[in-house]
Amino acid sequence: MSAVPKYHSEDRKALQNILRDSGFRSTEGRLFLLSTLKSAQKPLSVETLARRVGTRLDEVNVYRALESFAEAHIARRVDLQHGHAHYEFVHGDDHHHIVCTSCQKVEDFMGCEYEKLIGKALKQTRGFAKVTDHSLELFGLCTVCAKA
Amino acid sequence: MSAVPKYHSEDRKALQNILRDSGFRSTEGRLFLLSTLKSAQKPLSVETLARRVGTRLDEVNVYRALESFAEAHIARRVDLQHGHAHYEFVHGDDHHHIVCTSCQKVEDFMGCEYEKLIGKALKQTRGFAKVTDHSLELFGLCTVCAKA
DNA sequence: CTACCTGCAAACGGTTTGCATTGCC
DNA sequence: GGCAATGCAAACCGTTTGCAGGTAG
Repeated sequence: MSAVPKYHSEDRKALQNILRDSGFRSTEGRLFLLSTLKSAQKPLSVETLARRVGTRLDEVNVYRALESFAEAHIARRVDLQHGHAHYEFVHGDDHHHIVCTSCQKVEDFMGCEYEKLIGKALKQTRGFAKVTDHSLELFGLCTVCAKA
Repeated sequence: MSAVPKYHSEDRKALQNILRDSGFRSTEGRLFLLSTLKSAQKPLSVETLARRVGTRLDEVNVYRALESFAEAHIARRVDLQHGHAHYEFVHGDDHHHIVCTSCQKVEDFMGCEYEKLIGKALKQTRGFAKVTDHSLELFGLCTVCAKA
């Protein structure tokens, strides 16, 4: 183990910089929350995040922090059609999610060719000037649930 | 005007058949709800639908009917990221929505090439057997809001 | 020192559930 | 006549808001 304090294998200073660069104060709760998001392999529900953050941050402030992170584009809200919000760290790649509707398993995939898509959409419609965001998720069955 | 009663320019009998073919009873409220959905040019919120349906069907039963319609694949739930559900009639084409984040204007577009997309996704992931559904919406500014 | 951040409590709004009654087939 | 559909009331649950006190920069 290094002598430098780590958060989910992330360097604390790197996380502090992300927060400060986005104009936020570096507090224990937000550091831990951001660290949890950054090291997660998939979008996490607010409930899960609040549970992992524990007493470092009240659930209400988990909501507030996540909203702030999303506005600052360091996190992104994802709709997995589970009736509640999920969030993921923004690593910079344009990936999307494939979700098992039976067990909720989630994996990423790339290649939505969104520039082509946007061009197509703008050509077909009359009243739109530009596209700033897009959502795309696939829903199906994972190999385990497909057999059952 | 024809002597045959119409619902939003739809033939009442055609609507009754849709309901019966899906295993539902043909009631005044559901007929009017389905008719409203079918003749709409865009996804409608539950609130809007309940308002148009008026006293023909209680809001609670608008929810119940819409859920049933979605299960029977005669309507589809759409997420326009407005914090509440929207529904649209299933006409059979695979269209998607482009939404103005400022004034909520919605238009359709086609051509997401979802078979190619699904092939790509299944190739990139390890644990998925098949895809049964997909969601795709674009968010941006309409020409009016872009100028403002 | 002074915004920003926080915890706690309470409100909020969309949606769901329970249950007795109605009415389609 | 039997079961789906309905109305009304109340619960539900994720999320937001208000406010007074705390803390990072």
